[in-house]
Amino acid sequence: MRILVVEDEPLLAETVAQGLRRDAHAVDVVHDGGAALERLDVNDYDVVVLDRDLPVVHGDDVCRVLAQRESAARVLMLTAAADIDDRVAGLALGADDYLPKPFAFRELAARVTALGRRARPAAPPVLELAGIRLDPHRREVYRDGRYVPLSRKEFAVLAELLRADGAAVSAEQLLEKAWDENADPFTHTVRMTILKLRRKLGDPPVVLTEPGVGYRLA
Amino acid sequence: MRILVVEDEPLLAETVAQGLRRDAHAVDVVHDGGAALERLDVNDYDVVVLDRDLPVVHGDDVCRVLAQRESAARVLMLTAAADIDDRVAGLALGADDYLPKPFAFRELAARVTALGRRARPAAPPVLELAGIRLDPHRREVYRDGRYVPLSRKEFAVLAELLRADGAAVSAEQLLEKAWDENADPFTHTVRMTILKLRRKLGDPPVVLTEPGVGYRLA
DNA sequence: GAAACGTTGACGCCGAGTTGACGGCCGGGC
DNA sequence: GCCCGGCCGTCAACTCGGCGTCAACGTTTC
Repeated sequence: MRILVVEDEPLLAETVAQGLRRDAHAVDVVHDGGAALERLDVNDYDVVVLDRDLPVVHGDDVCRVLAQRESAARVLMLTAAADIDDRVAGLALGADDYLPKPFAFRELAARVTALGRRARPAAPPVLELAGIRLDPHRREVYRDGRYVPLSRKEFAVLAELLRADGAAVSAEQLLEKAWDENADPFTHTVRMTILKLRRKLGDPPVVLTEPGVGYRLA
Repeated sequence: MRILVVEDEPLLAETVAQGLRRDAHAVDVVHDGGAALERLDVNDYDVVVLDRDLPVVHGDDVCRVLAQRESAARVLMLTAAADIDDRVAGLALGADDYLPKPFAFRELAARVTALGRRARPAAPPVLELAGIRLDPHRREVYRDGRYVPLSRKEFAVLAELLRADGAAVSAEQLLEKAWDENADPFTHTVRMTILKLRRKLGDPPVVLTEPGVGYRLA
């Protein structure tokens, strides 16, 4: 899942980003509202973790712009003041969820996962297809009931394939969703990850190649 | 679907073209407005992806000429400045849709598909005829409920036949719509693609030959 | 500091796309 | 009725880009 963290406090921003990366998400970080809008133009994020009190462009305004664009990205708003008024204000602006500071990181992670599920309408909490069971919350994968330990990248790629629900996903789309913006589109890291995934998932093969198009599950 | 990409930035142009080709479209690329007008004279495009800020002839002028010619080609305008004024100007000139730079590629692909659907009035998102079900978005084909894996060319040709809705389509028309301008009209690539299509689609035959005219579905 | 992980370069294979060749079918001309 | 020629289907061969894989290097993690 591709996530943008917008937070002007550098230490907090990095902490959140690292934690989300550990959950196998691809995370970009910016420190003000202007930069956030730029990134949101270029990349197709699933979730935006948005601090409310931002320099350059206020969090509320970022939220407003997103809502007006009918962006598919879900917004989790972070607010320093934890009172009810702010909560209502945030949701009215188009935020999808709201978390008062300070917060426990697991709380944030859980809400981000939940929002990611809502981005694809009616997606169940546990993805299941072709004998593969993937639990985003526990970060676990089972093949025909057998536990399969996966690395972060492998997990992220498999999760994207499962979200596509059997449709083909191009290497570029996988790069977009499972890698952050530093990824180099001209290399073959995706191929390698697919290779390792196939090995760990065992026989019979479930990750199929659609030549000239991408990969899909079956 | 036949698409013309007009963009003076070479890297961006190629990126867009490649992505659209992966969606089984036939894509030509030119880098200035003059060349665009030449191509539009010669070929029958379904969609034109048109950068606004072009050398030789400005994108606005290309758009004007197209509108005045009552061309069937739909125009997706790309604009650097994302403000409302430009949007209004673009649509007033006859552009059918408008996308501010920078943009995420999937966004562009989605809009191109939507415009292509509008070119044939009232075409549904999923094409279905004679037991063939073709989903352009997922790039999947089913014959009587059975999944049929197709290559890009095969998929493109079948999509054109389905768009014709049972009418005969000549080999020349197929070349025009499913191949880019490098295709050699004196060879028989179309025949070969039809041959493979027939094999993959199985019995009873659905792709019929209308002698002296072309091919049609039934 | 060791082990797991991610990335990169190199290499070989396979299949899609194309092309040339050939043969059957059909219609028209003599 | 016979021959000729165009149209079309099919087979085989070739080319080339995409893809899988091995090995090695740099990086992160515990």
